[in-house]
Amino acid sequence: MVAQSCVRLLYTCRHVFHIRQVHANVLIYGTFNDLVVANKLLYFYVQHKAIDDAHHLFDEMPMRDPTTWSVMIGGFSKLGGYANCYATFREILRYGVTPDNYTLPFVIRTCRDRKDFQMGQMIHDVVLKHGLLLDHFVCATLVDMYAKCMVIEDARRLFDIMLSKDLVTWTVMIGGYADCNAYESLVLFDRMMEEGFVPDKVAMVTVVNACAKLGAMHKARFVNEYICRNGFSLDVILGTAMIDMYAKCGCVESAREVFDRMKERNVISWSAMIAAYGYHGKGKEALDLFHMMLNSAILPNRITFVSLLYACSHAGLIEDGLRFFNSMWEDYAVRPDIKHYTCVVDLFGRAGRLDEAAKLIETMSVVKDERLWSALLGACRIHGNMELAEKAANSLLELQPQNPGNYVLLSNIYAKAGKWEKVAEFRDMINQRKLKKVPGWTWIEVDNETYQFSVGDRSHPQSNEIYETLMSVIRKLEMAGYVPDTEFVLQDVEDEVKKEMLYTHSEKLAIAFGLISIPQGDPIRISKNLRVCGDCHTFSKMVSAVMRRSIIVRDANRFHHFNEGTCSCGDYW
DNA sequence: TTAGGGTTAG
Repeated sequence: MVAQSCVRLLYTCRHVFHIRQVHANVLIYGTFNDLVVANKLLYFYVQHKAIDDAHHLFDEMPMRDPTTWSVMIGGFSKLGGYANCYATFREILRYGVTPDNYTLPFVIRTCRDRKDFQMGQMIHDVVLKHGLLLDHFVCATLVDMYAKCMVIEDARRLFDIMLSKDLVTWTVMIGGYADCNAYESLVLFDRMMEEGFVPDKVAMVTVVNACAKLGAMHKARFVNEYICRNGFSLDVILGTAMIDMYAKCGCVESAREVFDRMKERNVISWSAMIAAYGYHGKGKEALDLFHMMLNSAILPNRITFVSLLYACSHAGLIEDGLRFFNSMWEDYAVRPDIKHYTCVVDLFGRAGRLDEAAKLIETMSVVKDERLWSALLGACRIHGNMELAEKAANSLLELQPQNPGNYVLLSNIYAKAGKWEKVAEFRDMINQRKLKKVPGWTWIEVDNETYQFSVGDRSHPQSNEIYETLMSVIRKLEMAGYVPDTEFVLQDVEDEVKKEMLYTHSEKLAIAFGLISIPQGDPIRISKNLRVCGDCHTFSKMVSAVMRRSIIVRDANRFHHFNEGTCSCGDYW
C-alpha cells in the first residue's frame, strides 16, 4: 500500500525537489527494497533531467533488474553522459545481465550522437548475439546510427533485410539519405507511400528536409500541398523546416509566407529566415528581421549571428556586418567562433580590404580552418593580390592537401595573372597526387521531372535541339559582346578546344534546355553541385538580358538571381 | 523504461 501511494505521489511531482521528498519517504518507510518503486524513482529523476540524483540512487540500490539498468543507461544517453552510458553498458555485460530491446536502443543512440561508428559496430555484434535484430526499436536505431555515421550502405543493407518495417524505420532511412543522397531520400519516401504507410509529422519534417537538400521545387510544392490537405499543424519544427526548404529551393517569398503563418517561432525559426534572406542576397531584409526578432524578445544565438554576418557580407553591407561582429559578444554574450571570423574575412574581402582581413586572421585566437583560408583566397582572386593569395593557399593546402578544389582555385588565380607555368605546375600536381576532381553536375526541373547534365552531355533525348539552341544563343550573345573566358578551363588544350569545352559546361546545357522547355515568363531554376564558374556566370547574366529570361541558380555556396543582365550576387561569389 | 523531426562560415 505504501509502495502504491509513493508511485502515485511521483506522478504528481512537478519539480525535482518533490521527487527528493518522495525519495526520503521511501527510505523512511523501507519501500526501497521494492524494485517497482525504486525504478519509478529512478525514472522520474531522469524525466526531470536530474541525472546526478538518478546516478546516486542507482549506486545505492541494493537490487537491480533489467528495467533499472535500462532506465539508468537511457538517462545517461539522453542527458549527455556518454562515458557513463558506455561504462554502465559494459557493467551489464560484466554482470552477465542480458541486454534487451530497451537497453540497446539507448546505447546505440549514444553511438549515433557521438558518430561513434566503431562502438556502434560492437553493439551491432551484441544485438546479433542476442538475436534482437528483428526488434523494431533496436533495428531502427541501428539503421539511424549507421546513417548518421555516414555509412549509408550499411544502413540501407540493414533496412533492406528487415522483414517488417514500421513508419519510424522508414523515416529513419529517408532521413539518413537526406544528407548524402537527397534524391534517393525522395525516391524512398514515394516507395513508403506506395506501400501504404501514412506519414506523420516527423516523417513530413524529414521529407521537407530532403527537399531542401535537393532544392527540388516541384517536390516542395507537392509536400506543401500534402501538409495542408492532411491538416498538419504548422508547429515550430515543421514551420522552420519549411522555411528552409523554400529558401533552398530558390523561393524566399514562399519561405517568408510560411514564417508569417507560424503561430509560434523560436530562435531557430528566426535564424532560418535570416539565413534564407542571406542566401538570396537580401541583406536589408535580413537586418530588418533581426531587429524584429529582438523586438519580439527572442535572443540571438551563435547561428543567428553566422546567418546575419553571412547576409551582410553577401549583400555588401560591410559596416553593418562589422558593427554586429563587434557587438555580438559585448551586447549578446555570444563569443565569435571560426564561422563568424570567416564571415568577417569575407566581408573585408568583398570590400577589397585585404590587409584588414589578413590582420584579423593574424590576431584572432580561434583555431584556423580551411574555410577561413579559402575565404581569404577567394578575396585575393577577385582583387588580384598574388602575394597574399600564395600565403593563403599554402596554409590551405597544408590543412587540406587532398581537396582538388583548392588546387583548381589557386590555378585559376595564376591563370588570371597569366602565370601559365604555375598553372601547369598545379595541373601536374593534381595528376601526380591522383586527386580526383569532383565532377560538375547541373540539375533542372521541367514539368515535375528533374534532368541532370554533365559537361558535354549528350544523353538527353532532345540533345540535338539543346545543342542547336545553345549555339544559336551563343552567337546572339557574341554579337552582344560575349567573349568566352577560357581561363576557367584547366586542361592544357588549344584555345578553340577550350572554347568548345566552355560552351558545353553542364550549366549552359541546362540553361539551353530550360530555354526550349520552360515558357517565357517563368524563371529557369537550376541547381549545381559546385560553385558556378566565372564564364557560366557571365553567360547567365547575358542570357537574362539578351533572351529576356529570369534565371535562378543554386550553386554550392548561394543563390544567383539573374535578371536583365545583372546577378543578385553582385559578381562576387 | 525502448526508436524517427528544424537554423550556421569558403
